[in-house]
Amino acid sequence: MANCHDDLLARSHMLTREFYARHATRVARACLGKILVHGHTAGRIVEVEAYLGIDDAAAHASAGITNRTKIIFGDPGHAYVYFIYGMYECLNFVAKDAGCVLIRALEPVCGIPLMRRRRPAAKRIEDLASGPGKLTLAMGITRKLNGIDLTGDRMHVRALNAKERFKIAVSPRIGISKCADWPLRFFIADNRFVSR
DNA sequence: AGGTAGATCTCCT
DNA sequence: GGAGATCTACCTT
Repeated sequence: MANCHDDLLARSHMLTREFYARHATRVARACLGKILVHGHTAGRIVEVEAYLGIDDAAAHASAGITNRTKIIFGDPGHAYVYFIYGMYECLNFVAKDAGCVLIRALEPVCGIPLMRRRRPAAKRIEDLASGPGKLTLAMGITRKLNGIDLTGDRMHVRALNAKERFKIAVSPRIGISKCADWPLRFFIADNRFVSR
């Protein structure tokens, strides 16, 4: 194997627009096990949440079209990156009907030394990207990427050619107060890179 | 092991 | 003006 990225490119393919142009819940579940690639880092998606658009009071889209949320109302397959709590940024994929998929945790795949430099507080590899604010730091994802096309080469998601099997677990979403009982958090069962 | 406070910015009321 | 799709350090049990 020449290096991590060449190996990854050789055994996977980029997801296309059709992947994202579905209901957010479908996209969320389908994202598990896929590989997010940005710069010299890559990570396997192990935990996500679905946000369902204007009728989901916990979703930013429920505020309607504002300067912040306008990207959600655009074409599927774009990145929605927003700033939260004065310190952190969170990455979403835009799905159909103003739906969103929040990426909550990654299993580091490529560029792990670089991730460690960006996340000096993480002592264990499990802590490098096991949270929405952690993974954006580890992968160098900022609001500068808000609105970019995920079918381009700045940042994208890949599916492994070799299908793998795993069990998907479901729970309510984390850190929200409205619609707090909706079962829209999906994660790979028994995976040690899932948040808290 | 578990709870809490502080960091500190952007958006919408 | 206040809440917010969070994380870490620093307490107390």
